[in-house]
Amino acid sequence: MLEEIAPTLLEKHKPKEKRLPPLPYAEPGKVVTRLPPEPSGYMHIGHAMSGILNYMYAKMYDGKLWLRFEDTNPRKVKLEYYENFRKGYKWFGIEWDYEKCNSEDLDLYYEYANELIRRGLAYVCSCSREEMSRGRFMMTECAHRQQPVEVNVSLWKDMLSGALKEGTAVLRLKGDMTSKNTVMRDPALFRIIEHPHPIVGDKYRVWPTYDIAAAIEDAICGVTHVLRSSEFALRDELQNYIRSLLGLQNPVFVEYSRFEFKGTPLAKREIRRLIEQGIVSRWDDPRLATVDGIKRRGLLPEAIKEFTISQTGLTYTKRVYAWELLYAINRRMLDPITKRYFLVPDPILVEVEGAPELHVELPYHPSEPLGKRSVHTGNKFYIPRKDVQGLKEGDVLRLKHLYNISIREVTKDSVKATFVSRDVLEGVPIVQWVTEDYVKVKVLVPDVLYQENGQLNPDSLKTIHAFGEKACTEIKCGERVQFERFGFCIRDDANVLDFIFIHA
RNA sequence: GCUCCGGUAGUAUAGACCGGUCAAGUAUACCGGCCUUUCGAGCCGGUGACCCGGGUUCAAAUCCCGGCCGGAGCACCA
Repeated sequence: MLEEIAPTLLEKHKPKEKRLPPLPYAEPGKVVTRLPPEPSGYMHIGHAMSGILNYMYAKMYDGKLWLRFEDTNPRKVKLEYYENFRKGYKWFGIEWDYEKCNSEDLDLYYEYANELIRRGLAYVCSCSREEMSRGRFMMTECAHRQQPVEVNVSLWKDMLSGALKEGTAVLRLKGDMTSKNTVMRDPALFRIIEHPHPIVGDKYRVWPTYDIAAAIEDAICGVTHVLRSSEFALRDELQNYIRSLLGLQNPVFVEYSRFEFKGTPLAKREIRRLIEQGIVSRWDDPRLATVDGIKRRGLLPEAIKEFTISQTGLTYTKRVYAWELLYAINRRMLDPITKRYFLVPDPILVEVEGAPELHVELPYHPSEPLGKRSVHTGNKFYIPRKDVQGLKEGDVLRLKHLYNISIREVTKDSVKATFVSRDVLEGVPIVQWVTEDYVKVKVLVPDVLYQENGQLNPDSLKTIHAFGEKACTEIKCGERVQFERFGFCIRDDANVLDFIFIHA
């Protein structure tokens, strides 16, 4: 009907579908993207958002997605982190088609290394780190660059056999020492690391650096589009160059600036420091933007997904997101699915004269069929202290879903009131309440760790002690609820009634 | 310091490649109203931005130059 009369009006009110901008040079059915985590720390929201982008694009073009662990530095990589990433991606609903670890492919990397050496495109360099760095800076070649191929072949064997020790030699690419792009100035391709690897153990001692490993892997995995943050932008030229030497195909690069959130550290080192200093408890502290942290915090993976698609752009512009943008989406998603409960912070006793004894059924949601709980009421209640502050004798208040009371007297520790009527009165303030049959509830209220000025926020985690209605004990650990006139919270503990505040 | 990259409302973005339809769209925040037995959600309306200065052009948010500000890289980390 409306379609016929005013199709444009209908169109206007239809919620716009949030879409990702098209991927350059993408052909349906042929796109391959990848998730390339380094399993050297816990997954955080930045990894997640990047992962969502790679996943959404693969899906959008009916393509494929790789999960590929970039684990070529045995000194940094730890087994527990592999699983942390897998679990994290799954939590966000990211499904991948293939999975591998770069550490599986060392023999393959060696074959390519041999080829580069034999063709005179790479050389073993025994300069110290300082010499190498200076040469790069000065754009000067070192003597090793001119070594005959046979010498390089033999030194490479010494690297592999253990005749050369860690730190004494690396395999370098013959790049361009005068390039404006510093990464092109004969970068290290392989180095010796005498440290067991969590997956392949002591089998190898010569490990590829990021650029050669990524260059080869992206090609042999058939990756068509590399979506990554802009700190890698300078590597495009190098990785493409390596692939051109090896006869491998280049992907399309789409780069964007890092995802950051206001007042929230994401760098592994910084988070580790905060834990060591006891400023935050663990990696899953609700103030942290690790996946474990935001999960405990009660944020929905779908909200982060929508946020990534709708509020994010593939731009180089430096941006720092305000948490409020994410909360708004989270709140909208939570609203129809969370049960409402009464929680009374800073409670004050209210004695109601003439109170009828009642058995009432209170709905768990104002509009959704989420069920009811029944409550027995007498003449004693607790309500938030701030709701009686400033009230005078004769002021009327409504206990939500119950009845109206008239204030007789407010003292420091209690309120005396009189029953008025059960019907809803226009313009009467409505408050939540609990009976004497309350349960004690603790709510942790997380805030940003850093203030605007860069200083630590002294109130980054507040604790609120409150009285909850009896039914709070039915809330399951991990369940999200809305405490009316207080905010959305998630139960954090299966045994005690500890909650974490999500947002208002 | 050097090399690259970027600067649209308080915040995040669309538009910029292919200059006019952009007296700049959207989300969020804020303000006002409606609805509601929550200060939640929803609905309606409103305030609010093209970093600065030159240049090219009939016409510049969009192209060019300079300045200012911001970011990234300059590892045997990824």
